[in-house]
Amino acid sequence: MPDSDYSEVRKLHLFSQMEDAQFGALMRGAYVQNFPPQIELITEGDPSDFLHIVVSGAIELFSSWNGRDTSMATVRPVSTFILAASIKDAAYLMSARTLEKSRLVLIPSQDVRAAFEESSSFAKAIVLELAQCYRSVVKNTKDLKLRTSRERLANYLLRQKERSGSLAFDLALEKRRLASFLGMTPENLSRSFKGLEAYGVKVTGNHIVITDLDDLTRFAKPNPLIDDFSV
Amino acid sequence: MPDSDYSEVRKLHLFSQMEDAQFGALMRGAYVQNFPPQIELITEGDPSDFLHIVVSGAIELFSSWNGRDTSMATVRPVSTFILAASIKDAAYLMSARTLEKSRLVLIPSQDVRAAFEESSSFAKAIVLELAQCYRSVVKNTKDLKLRTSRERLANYLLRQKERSGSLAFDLALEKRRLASFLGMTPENLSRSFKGLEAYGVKVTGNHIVITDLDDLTRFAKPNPLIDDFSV
DNA sequence: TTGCTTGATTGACATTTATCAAGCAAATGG
DNA sequence: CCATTTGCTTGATAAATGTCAATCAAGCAA
Repeated sequence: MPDSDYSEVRKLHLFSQMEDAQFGALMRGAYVQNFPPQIELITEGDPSDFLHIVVSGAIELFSSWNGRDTSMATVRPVSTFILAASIKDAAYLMSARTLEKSRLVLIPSQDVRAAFEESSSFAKAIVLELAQCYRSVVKNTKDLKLRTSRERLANYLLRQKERSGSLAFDLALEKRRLASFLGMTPENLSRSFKGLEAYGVKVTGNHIVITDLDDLTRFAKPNPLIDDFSV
Repeated sequence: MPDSDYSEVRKLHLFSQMEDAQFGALMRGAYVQNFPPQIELITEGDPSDFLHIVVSGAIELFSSWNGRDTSMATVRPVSTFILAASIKDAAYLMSARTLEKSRLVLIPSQDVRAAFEESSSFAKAIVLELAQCYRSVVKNTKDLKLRTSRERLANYLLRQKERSGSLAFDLALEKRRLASFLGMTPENLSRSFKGLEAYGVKVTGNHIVITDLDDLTRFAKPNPLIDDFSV
């Protein structure tokens, strides 16, 4: 594995406290691979052979049922995904595809489980990571159940504003994927953007400008127990 | 703490592999308390002072935002709840209230974190528990995003049928709570039940009889990656 | 028993969201 | 450059879901 990948992965919370020997062992069994865009990496229901780490590019996690499908999350570098399935040695609950050309590190799940048995610092890191993931999904459920689609969009925009640190930013996702992630159709997203113009949101293609933050905030009513993914 | 509570708690996956000394220490710092029905035990946003264990009764986890609220889960004996917040030393994401007269064991969160630092068998048990919780919430999200409310109800009934092992069973929840849990209004639940009559569901008060399992299954299209909470 | 409360149901109606079809505009490939 | 594709938007309409008000039924208390 190239040194740059090695050190990028090493910096992740999940691995940063791990003993050198254990981390080295994990990495020796790992594969590094580049994938073109729109490749399905994982199909839900399959056994979880690898813990995945995105080193560059972007991955969409999605799920399907009865001919419908929905975007569950977008994973950006550098992060792991589908840790819970690897640990439990259970089937993947979500499928994954590359959105762009992406570079991944794949660690065999059985190596992850072995390291988890042997390294208590790794086990502790996993606990914190899973607790974080769990809380993120709970927040997402609250977002879905307590808010209308327009409110979800408004709060999504405020979160993106925080991430970018600016009132003007570009959407990180295609609109149709954003629509699916927020649990609505592209048509409805388009109309929701229209509806938010009245609260100071200007949309030009992918570019968003929040012209009246107070007004948008009054409408969106953001709440750290739903919108703050660091807590 | 009474012996019967002690041994009930000891049997939980979370504690069963723990060293005697560590478990004893945890329990020495724990409180046992009885609560009447409809008591709010936890308010979302508060710091997580205790890991809760229901020994008897039933607890509802719920969340609120902007004057609306929604039922997130019902916790029945013997299980823990709000583990992730205790471990992360973060605010509760959900509120909790007793549905019935309930008996709880409360373990100070800092004791839980200390035990997690000291006992690698406890840390491992926590990993498996959190992975399970995470996957349950992901399944719930898929249920919400991929299905209509009537489909969610149909699949809920099939899951209850599995749990009870019989085609006839009683709802474990008041209908208005079930409605909220499934993400719909009581009125809509009532109409959804009506709609399922055509697929062989007979409702008399709290009592459900599935008269045509094949027909209901054809409509509900249950899927282990959404409906099987053991996987 | 009677009256009261609570939860469930029903009907009428409003709102939200999805669907379908058409049009538009930017990006892509010859 | 044009033609084509792709994704986005718009309008018309339909379906799903929520709201409000009234009613009903069961359980509970005086």
